[in-house]
Amino acid sequence: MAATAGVSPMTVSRVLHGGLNVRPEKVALVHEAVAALGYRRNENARSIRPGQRTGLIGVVITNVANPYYGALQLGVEQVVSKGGSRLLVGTSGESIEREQALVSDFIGRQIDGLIVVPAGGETSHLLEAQSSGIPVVLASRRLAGLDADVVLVDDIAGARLGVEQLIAEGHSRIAYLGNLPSVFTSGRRLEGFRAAHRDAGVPVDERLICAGQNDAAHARVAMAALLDLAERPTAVFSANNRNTVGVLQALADAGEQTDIRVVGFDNFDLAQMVPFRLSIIDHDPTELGRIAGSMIEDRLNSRSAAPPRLVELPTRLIL
Amino acid sequence: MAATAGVSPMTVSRVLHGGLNVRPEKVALVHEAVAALGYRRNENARSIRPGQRTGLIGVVITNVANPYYGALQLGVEQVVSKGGSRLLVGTSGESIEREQALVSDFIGRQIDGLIVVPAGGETSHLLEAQSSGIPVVLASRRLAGLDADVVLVDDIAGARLGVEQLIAEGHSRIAYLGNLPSVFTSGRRLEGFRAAHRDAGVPVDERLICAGQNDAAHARVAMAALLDLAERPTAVFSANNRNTVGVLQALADAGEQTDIRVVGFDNFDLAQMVPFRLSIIDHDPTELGRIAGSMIEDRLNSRSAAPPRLVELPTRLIL
DNA sequence: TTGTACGCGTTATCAG
DNA sequence: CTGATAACGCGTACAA
Repeated sequence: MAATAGVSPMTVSRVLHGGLNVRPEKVALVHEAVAALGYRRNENARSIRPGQRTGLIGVVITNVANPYYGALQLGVEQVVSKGGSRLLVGTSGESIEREQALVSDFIGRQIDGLIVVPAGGETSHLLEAQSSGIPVVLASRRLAGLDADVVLVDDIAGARLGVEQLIAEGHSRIAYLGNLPSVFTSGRRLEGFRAAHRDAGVPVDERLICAGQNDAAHARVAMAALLDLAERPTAVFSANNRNTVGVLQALADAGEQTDIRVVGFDNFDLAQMVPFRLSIIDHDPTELGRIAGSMIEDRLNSRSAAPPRLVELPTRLIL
Repeated sequence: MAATAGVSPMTVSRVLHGGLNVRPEKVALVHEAVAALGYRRNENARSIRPGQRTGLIGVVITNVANPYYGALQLGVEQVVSKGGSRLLVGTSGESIEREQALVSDFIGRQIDGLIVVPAGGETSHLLEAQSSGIPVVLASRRLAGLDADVVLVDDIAGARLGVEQLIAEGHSRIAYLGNLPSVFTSGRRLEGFRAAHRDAGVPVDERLICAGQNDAAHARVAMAALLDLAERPTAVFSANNRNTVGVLQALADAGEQTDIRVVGFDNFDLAQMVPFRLSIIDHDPTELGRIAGSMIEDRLNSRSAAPPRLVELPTRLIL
C-alpha cells in the first residue's frame, strides 16, 4: 500500500488520521492508492497497541429470537454506534456454560465493554472481565456479588400493578405462571404478585403458582392443568410474553368461552386484539438497551470509578 | 506472562495450542501462570498474521427488533458458533448508507464472512468485500450484479399459495398491502399475487394495490382507506408481518364485524387466535439463517470457487 | 513535512 | 523439547 502510493507507511497513517501536516500532493497520492487498492486500515492490528480501544461492545443475551432481546440489542446498538462502536453478539440460551464461553471469548477479542443478561448466579467470568478492565453492565437481571452497573425493569412494581388490578376487579383466586423463581425477573415478578396479595389481605393459593415454564409450549400445558382443577382460578397473572402466549393458547384450546381474566407481563403485537380479557404490563426493552449502552459509554469516558449505578425502568398497565 | 511462567512466549503459545512437544512440567508451569494472571490470548494480535482467520462473521440485517431478523441472526449463530466463530451484528434500518458504513467497518475488522439482508440495489460495498476475499451471502433478498450465494424464501410461490386460496374461496376483489415493490421480497410477493390472479383469469384492480408501508402504523392507515372505498375488497393479502398487524388493527378499528378475509405472509405468535378470518404463509427464518451460515462455512472450507448457490426455502399455508 | 526505529502480542520457521 | 528471530499492520517518539 505504502509502496503503491510511493510514500512511507507513516505518511499513509497520517493521511488516514486526517492528513494533518502532510503535503496536499502526498495526501492526494495516498487517497488515490487507497481508492485503487480498496485499502482499509486493519482495525485489529490497530488495537493491539496497549491503551487502544477496539470499538467492540460485547452483548450476551439469552435469546435473540425473542423480540424483547432483539429490541434490547437494537437499543444498545443505537447508542454505541454513534461513537463508532460495533456489537459482538452472542446468545446463551439460558446456559451458564455458554454464557461463560462467550464472555471468555469476548475478553480475548479485547472488547471495550460488556453487556450481559446473566443466565444464572455465576459471577466468576464477569469478575474476570472486570479485572481485565472491561466495564460490565447487567441488563434485565441483577447478580449478587458483582459490583456493576445494572439496568432493570421494575418487575416488582409492575407485577404488583397487574395483580392489584385483578384484586380490584374482585378476583381472589389468581394463578401465577412464569419461569423458575431462580431466574431474576421471574423471582421478582412472583414477589410483586405475592406483595399485592399481602397488601390486599388476599391469601395466595400455592396450588395456583406454576413457576418453571420457559416457553409457550410448557405454559400451555401448565395452564391446561389449572383449568382442570376442581377449584379453578378466576384470573391469571403471566410473568412474561412466552407464558402469556401459552396461557392464551390453553384458553383457546379450552374452547368454551372461558371468562378467565388475564394480565401478562411484556407487551406484544396485537395484544389488544386477542379474544380474551387480557391486560398487559408494558415496558420498553429498547430503552433498556439504550441505557445499558450509555452506562458502558459513561464508564469508558470517565476515568473515575464512580459507584455502581442502578436504574429501574417504569412499567405501565394497558387495560 | 511468559516471564511469570519463566518460559519463552513461544512455549506459552505451544501450550495454549495443546501442549504438543512440550515437557509436562513446563505445561503445568504455564497453566499456573495463566490461572494466576487470568491470562487470555489476544485474538486480535493473533489474527494480524496473514492467512489467519478472525473467527468473526459479519451480519447486517435491517432490523433486529423484528422477530424475523432476530430468528435469522439466531440461525446464523447456531451454525457458525460450532466452529468457534462469533457474530458482529449491525442493523441498517433499510438505509443503504448505513449498510455501506457497516460493511466497510466490518471489512476493516477482518471478518471471515459476510451475511447481508441488502437494503437496496447498491452492490459496490459488497463487491469490495468480495475483492478482499470475504465470501458474501445474501439472505432474504437477492441483488442483481453480484455473484454471491443467496438464500431466499420462495416468496413468489408463497404469495401465489395464499392468493390461490383466496380465489378458490370465491374472492375476486383482493387487496394487496406490502412494502415498496423495489424491496426485493415485496416485489416478489406482489409478483406472486399477480401471477395467481393471471392463472385464475381474475383481473387485478390496481386501486386495491397498496405498496409502500414499511410499518404497522402506515399499514393501518392504508387498510382503513381501503375499507372506505365504495367498492370494498372482500379479501386482503398482506405481504409481511408488519403489514398484517396494521391490517388487523384497521379491521378492529372498523368495529363492525367485518367479514374481510385475510392472508398474511410471515407467521407470528397467536396468529391463529385473532378474531378475524386469517390464514398465514409460514416459513422458517431460523433455518434461513442456518443455511446462510453454512454457505459461509462451505466457502471458507473449500478453496475451490464453486458457482454461486441459490436456495429457496419452501412456504406453507396455515389455514 | 517526512521517514526511521521500535513495540504491541502472536506464531512459523529454524537453530540448537 | 525449547528458544531466538522475524514478521504481521499500525502508531508513538524521535530524528532528519
